[in-house]
Amino acid sequence: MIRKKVTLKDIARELDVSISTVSKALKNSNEISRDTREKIQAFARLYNYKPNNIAISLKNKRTRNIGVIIPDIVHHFFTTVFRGIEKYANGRGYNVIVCVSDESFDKEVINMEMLANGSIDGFIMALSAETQDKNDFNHLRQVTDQGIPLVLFDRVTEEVECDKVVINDEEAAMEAVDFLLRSGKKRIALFTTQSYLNVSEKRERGYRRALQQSGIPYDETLVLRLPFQFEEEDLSRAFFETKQFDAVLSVNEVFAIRGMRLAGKMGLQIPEDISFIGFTDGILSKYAMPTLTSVAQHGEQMGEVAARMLIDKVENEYDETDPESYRTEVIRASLVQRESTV
Amino acid sequence: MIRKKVTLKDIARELDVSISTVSKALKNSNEISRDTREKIQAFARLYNYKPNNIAISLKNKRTRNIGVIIPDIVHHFFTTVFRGIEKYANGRGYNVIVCVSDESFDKEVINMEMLANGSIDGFIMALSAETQDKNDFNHLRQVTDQGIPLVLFDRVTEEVECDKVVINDEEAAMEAVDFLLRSGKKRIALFTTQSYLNVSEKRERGYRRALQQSGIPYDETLVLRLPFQFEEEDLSRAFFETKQFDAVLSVNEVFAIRGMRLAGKMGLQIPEDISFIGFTDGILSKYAMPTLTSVAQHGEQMGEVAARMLIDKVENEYDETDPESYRTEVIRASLVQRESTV
DNA sequence: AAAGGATACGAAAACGGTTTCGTGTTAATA
DNA sequence: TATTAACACGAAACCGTTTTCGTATCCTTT
Repeated sequence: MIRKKVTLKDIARELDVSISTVSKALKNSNEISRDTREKIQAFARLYNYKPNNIAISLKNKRTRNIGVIIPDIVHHFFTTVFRGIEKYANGRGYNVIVCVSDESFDKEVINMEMLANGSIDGFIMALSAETQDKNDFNHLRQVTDQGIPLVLFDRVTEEVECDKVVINDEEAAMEAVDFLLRSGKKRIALFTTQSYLNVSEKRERGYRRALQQSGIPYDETLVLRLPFQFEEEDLSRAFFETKQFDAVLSVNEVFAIRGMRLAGKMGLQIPEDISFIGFTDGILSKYAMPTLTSVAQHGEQMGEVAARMLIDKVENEYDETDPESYRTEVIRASLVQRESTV
Repeated sequence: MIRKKVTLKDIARELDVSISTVSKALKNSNEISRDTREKIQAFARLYNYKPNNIAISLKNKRTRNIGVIIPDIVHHFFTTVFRGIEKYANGRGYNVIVCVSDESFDKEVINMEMLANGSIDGFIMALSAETQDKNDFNHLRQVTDQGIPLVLFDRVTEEVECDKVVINDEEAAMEAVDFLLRSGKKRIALFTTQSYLNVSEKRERGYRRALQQSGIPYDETLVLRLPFQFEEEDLSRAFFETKQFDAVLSVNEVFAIRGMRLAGKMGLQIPEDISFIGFTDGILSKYAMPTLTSVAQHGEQMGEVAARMLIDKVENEYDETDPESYRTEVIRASLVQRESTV
């Protein structure tokens, strides 16, 4: 009943030839006579022979697997990037192994070590929050030192020399702020994350630069720093009650939606009384009420670019020690206008 | 600069012992003298020896990888299930290879074939829409016939004998309808998918049974069948304008949100004039305005159960030909009440 | 007829481990 | 002292491929 996979050895035995002959015949090597080739190929087809990937990997020292390590999978942006990676990689005959770091440094290290021992040909990853907080990147260097290509995306670091894909967060934030100013808004608040993320920082920098360029003094009290999973709305409620502002730029979607919700409860009209712009143009932006104007990060494109850079490195020789061989690609974000802005 | 991975052979050469001695010493076999063991272990630690996964896989015919094939990764429910799988599998020392079928039969087949040739120890999957439409499951049988364990979740089929994890869709739909009726609603519409999905069907059956049990005649015209990605709102708008109903049960989240949006535009009060209940308690339900009462499918738990069933099969002998060895686990859905119902 | 060159195939090493079994040395036993 | 058992290690097979190299057979050439 159960038909175990047939191997070259099985075919060789049945057809009374050597394993090497079978191998060559199946590759259509003309070292083997036409007759023998056809006989072997027919037999292989009949018994549905498929070469064993593991054996090939061992021989070639190439797995055609790429490892993806992301902080969270239940997260629209990462998921979008992942789709880009998966599609592109699949197109080039690669499979994708995903590990989730759960924003934890230790898990990130463990996962990388697991995969680095032969399971994959290269890594694509976004740093966990904890890793960025700790500023410890030895696990990344250990990997690159072994000659395993690495591509960082979105949550990257200057500390490691490797290929990177980022979006122009700072400019995008500036554009968003400019857009709000041009629409007549005067006092723009910023909702950002408490824990350090390079992307939050870049967006905040953009926010400040845009204000500065427009000659508006930076008001520290208009910056609200929120914890990752804030279930209680105390922080933001107090903020809404005590501060005066007519627009909000949020470094992510959720903070913006929460803000809109609160604004609604407080009787404010969106966008007349208060406008909102979020980062990460995900599901929520599209389906919120009102729909949220958002900075699209083009995650899928980002994933595609990352995968392309990685596979190119995997398949071509390069000098790991030469900083010149590493590139940073910048994906240009774009503002998707919806109902939350005028 | 670049330190290639050290192998048993390297260690053996350096320490002037045999490969087998090194292998045994590293496993702390007491076949090897304490002295030699310590010397070898120290050396291995110093040079950061890590066994090559691929070689071990080839030898053991076990990869400690599990293959997950889902129709879409940018989809909250699947993503949630995936998290459950990943967490559990990781805990038991397994890695996860994901492939996305994109709701396409062909991609599903190709991906399965790629992975089945030694890359994984077992599959966890949800069928693509096209596969369910075609009703062709030979690729699944081909895999199980090879003795590769398979667990289907959510989108399953009776046609294949394997482990399955589903939710009690039918009962959950009944409960949702009952809940609406008890809250005083009289005419309940159903929003469902155009293309055939076993889950949609089960939910529709629950809807009908609940009505029947309450002595309410089933009204075909109250069932709205929508295409997957409907950007135009024509269908639903016409529906809203011509039909009389005071509540909606939707087989997914998006259709419900769209409905709420439309209802809002038409000046209806939610939930006073019209209530909404959706399936799949995802991000949207939580952040919609008003928030959406939803049937939680407990995806993470589902993933965990699926992974447990799979790994148990992988690690233990079982009789593939015995239908008794396959189980179907049912995850009980639960209704999460929010603002869209009274 | 001897030499040379194709032709068609097999033996064996290699990838990096695990594991079985054999064996030389030493220590314990009769 | 001869036998045996324990100890410590190595040789080799094996997992399923790929690939290099060697060679037997036959055909051509001079």
